[in-house]
Amino acid sequence: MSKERYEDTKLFRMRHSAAHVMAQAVLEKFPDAKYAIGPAIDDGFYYDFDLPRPLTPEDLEQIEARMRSIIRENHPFVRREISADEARQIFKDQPYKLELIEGLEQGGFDEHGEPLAEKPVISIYTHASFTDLCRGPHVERTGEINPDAIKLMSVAGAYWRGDEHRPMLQRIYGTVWYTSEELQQYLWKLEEARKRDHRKIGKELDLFSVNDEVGPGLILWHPKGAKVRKIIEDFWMNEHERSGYEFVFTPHIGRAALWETSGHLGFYKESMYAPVDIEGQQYYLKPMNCPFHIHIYKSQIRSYRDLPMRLAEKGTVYRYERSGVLHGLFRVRGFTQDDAHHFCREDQMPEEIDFVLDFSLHILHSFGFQDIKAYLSTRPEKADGEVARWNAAEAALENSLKRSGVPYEVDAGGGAFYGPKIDLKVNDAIGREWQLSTIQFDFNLPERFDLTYIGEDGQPHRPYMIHRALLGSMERFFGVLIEHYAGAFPVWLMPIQVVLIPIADRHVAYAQKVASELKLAGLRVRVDDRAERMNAKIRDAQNQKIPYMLVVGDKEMESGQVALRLRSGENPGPIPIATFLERAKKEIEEKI
RNA sequence: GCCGACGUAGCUCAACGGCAGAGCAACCGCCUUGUAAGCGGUCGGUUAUGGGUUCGACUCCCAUCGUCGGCUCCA
Repeated sequence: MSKERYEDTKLFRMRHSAAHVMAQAVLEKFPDAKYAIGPAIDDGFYYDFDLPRPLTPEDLEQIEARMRSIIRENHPFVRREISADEARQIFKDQPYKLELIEGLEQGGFDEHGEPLAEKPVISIYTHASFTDLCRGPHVERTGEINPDAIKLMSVAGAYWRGDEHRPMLQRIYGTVWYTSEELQQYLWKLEEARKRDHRKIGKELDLFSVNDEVGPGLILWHPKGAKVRKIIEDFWMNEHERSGYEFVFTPHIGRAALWETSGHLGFYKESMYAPVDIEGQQYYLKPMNCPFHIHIYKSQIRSYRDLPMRLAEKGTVYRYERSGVLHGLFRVRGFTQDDAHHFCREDQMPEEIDFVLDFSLHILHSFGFQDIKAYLSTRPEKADGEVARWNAAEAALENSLKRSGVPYEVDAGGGAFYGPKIDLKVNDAIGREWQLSTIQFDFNLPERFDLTYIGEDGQPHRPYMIHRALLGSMERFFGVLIEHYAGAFPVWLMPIQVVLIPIADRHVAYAQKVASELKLAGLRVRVDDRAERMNAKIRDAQNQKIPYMLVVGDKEMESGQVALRLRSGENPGPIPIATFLERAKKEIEEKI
């Protein structure tokens, strides 16, 4: 069964129509308003307006209420095809519409500003008192929109045609569904996402912070967050070492000449920070690790026997991000990539891709991401490097994908100018997609740095270079992990795995004895010996998402047991210490 | 960077031209507890920062810094 395209669904038409209904409501409220464009989007619709004053939440309520009454009035949508001149007459007071008409006449752009293949007919849609320049399609009548399944969500600034040099308009976002149940479901998902927000959980679990005085977009990892990071990194290092990677360390700054050679000062400068002057020489903070790894490769003449070479580093890079885009751990100015560069021969290349794809999937699976999709991006129009290499690389990427069985999509022409790539995206617990891994060919840097190896024939050859990051960056990955698990990480990742809860003071010594035993077995354990009631200790441990709570009182002390409670609320009750240890070790081993 | 909202105790929030408050946390004490908050007390503030208006500013105005929602960007 082939999936219906969203654009062809009734839901899409309802949303687009709802945008018109909203525009009518806004126009009634602000007769002088200029209206721009109002398409359907993934979860709803928006419409951009030029208004005499900023909208308030009360305005939204009124507009929403008026929308419901317009819907109930059940106006038909009437389409009419008109000439450009007629359109100019109708929209003579609407500068944005006039500009759109101009564009349509020139050959046309769709609502995203993309050029259309053929010159479009100009059409208008009218319902009730409202007429809009619009390609359609719409529902037949406003009554087909479910008035109980609409909601206006927010107002935000948006540039006319997305151009920051053009006027800023007010964009009203709304959502519509077939049924109010679907609307409720959607709102529930938003609410769930809000509850999982890594910035909120990061504070509650004392994992990390960002501080004004330190600077925006710069992350402070607190002991508990750092513990999780260390566990992730230790695992990462072990898996890499086992799989034939070699570790390197490289500095945080490099001379301007390096970035000239790499080309970053040409095409990446706007993301780099201003240079520091050292004895009259300019040095730049690194936005990437590649040039350093390349110089390690170049530090001696390489033989074909040395390949493949896999250099890995948790490399901390700094990139300038505009202040408005910073977001918790997801968008920061300094971050640590789990970076590696593969250098290999042509005959090794397909196998190398097989290896790195399998390895990536293995790493992602280990963190509990089972639902993974791949995106293959191929050669764009403007591309560097030999076409033969592009083709070979793209074939290798696609073959690996097929062999691995990961579902994938091809973004034809979506690759970077310097090589094709595979991106891996994971679906989290509430169905959101996050891009984590990138496996990226680079045909540009080997040329720029004149990378070679000596082949069997005694002649220099150009190696293939593959850049890859699996988790992406430690910061972003940690953020995704927090939101995926809502802070309740698998036991192996928890900074504190076990809390001993003595019921009364006389049980503290026993709790400490049990704790030492568990620590000896490698568990991360705390004893909650505060002068609090057991109930309070349980509550705190629950809120901290501690996997195992071990309550000890008279009975346990007497029998040498612990009463196990889980963060799920399950209460398995008293068990021997050895039994608990076995269970915990098994769950840690299995990464549950 | 741009538009809008916002910035009050460690945290979550009140007060909205007229003496800056509560709960939690922290600290002290009492209680010695059986599966999600025991009780009492104490401490805690240049109301982000800097200017301005006013008899008087957390409150109004301006600027700066930061946060949030978007836009833009995302080699």
